Amino acid sequence: MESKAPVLINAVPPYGHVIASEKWRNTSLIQHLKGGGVKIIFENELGVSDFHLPNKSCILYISECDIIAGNSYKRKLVRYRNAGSSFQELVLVENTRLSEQYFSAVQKFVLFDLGLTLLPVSGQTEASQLITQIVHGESRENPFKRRSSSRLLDPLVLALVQQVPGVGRVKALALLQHFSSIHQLCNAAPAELESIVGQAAAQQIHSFFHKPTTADN
DNA sequence: ATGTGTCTACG
DNA sequence: CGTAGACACAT
Repeated sequence: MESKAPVLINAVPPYGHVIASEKWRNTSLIQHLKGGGVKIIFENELGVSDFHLPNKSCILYISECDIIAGNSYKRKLVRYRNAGSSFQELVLVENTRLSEQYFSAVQKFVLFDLGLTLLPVSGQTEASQLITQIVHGESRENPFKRRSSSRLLDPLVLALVQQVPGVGRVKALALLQHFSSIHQLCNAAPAELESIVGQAAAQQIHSFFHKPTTADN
């Protein structure tokens, strides 16, 4: 399956602008962006991604509806990742009262299985603030446009690793110092894990990753 | 922040 | 094999 619009998929918006997929027209997120002084260019051939940002990052937005409705967001994520754009691929995920029970499963999938960078937001308003900040370059130290998917020193990854049974603060830190990517951690041989966290935890970690299904429904 | 049970490392 | 300390996890 060849993509039919490769040029647009790699389109970089001018400074101060965001390229948004048509379907976002008349949403509160767009209204907030305009309110924040961000110019919007609508485009219907963006591919799977929802937004393109001037700093060569793109965004896929997973709403609480996507999450609750179930499985289709995973397909979207996979296509997003396989699009193989030259952009820094970000994933914004709504973490709300309704979606919070599924949030860690989404986290697990996005980070561990796909190796993408996940940014939790409470809703479209917070998402718009985040995007505005990136567009205006207000934060010098953007954890995103760096290579935060491989530099996994961010607190989110640390928290996620600690969700693995038998892994707490100390072992999570030790693991992240030893492995330079999430995938290395997932595919690590039990023996290698054992040298870091000991035998019992190593077995638990290995089980956690090479377990029945990656999807816990 | 503290307590309790479990694991790791070492004598 | 038994103990002391480190650790995860719940309170």
